[in-house]
Amino acid sequence: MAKCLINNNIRTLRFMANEMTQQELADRTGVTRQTIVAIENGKYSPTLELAFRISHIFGKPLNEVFSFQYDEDPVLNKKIEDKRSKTKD
Amino acid sequence: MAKCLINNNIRTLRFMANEMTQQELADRTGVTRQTIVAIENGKYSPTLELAFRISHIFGKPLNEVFSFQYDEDPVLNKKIEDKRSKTKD
DNA sequence: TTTTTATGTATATTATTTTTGACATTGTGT
DNA sequence: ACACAATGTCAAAAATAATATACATAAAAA
Repeated sequence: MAKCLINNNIRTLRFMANEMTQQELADRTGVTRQTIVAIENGKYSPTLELAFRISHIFGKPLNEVFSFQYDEDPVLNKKIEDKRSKTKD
Repeated sequence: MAKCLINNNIRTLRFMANEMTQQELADRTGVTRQTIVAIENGKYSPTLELAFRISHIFGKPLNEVFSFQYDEDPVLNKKIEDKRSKTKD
């Protein structure tokens, strides 16, 4: 899968939540602190499950914690469209 | 991380979207059909990125495609609460 | 009947996420 | 100056997601 553009405001939300530490967020979501650091700093995309857990801790819907920038790939899209018009109905 | 309870209605959404096939959803999200099958049947939790991509295809917010059942673990929660009350303020 | 098309399954391999343990830095308190 | 808490980083290992290839079945189409 393509490298991605996922943003998050975990850092902001932690401080708004009585300055919750990375360690406490890690404990409450059941992962290690290193995992929280990596996600907070956008090193990689978490599993959907972990994303849900984190959002739940802050009492926010997932899309208010994480956002994804959809960069449309025109080449790929054309390929798909071609294939679709050939095979459909 | 604990085994999880993530539900999805991809199958329903595919059929509502002019009976989109698993193959087409795979092509449009940039993964293989096997990945779509596995996720549709709850074999494992997708990455957040893939979850966003799938939701985007159906034009739905992520939480309308995937839902997570939070099974509170009272033992873990007590442990966290104890730790919190000792270390905080 | 024969041939596609869509779906599900199995197994092995690759890629990515997560863990573990360790160490550096910065700021705060004693 | 010393301890301590919070954050960041690094590298190796473990766990899990995703790919690749192949095969089976049922249903629709030819």
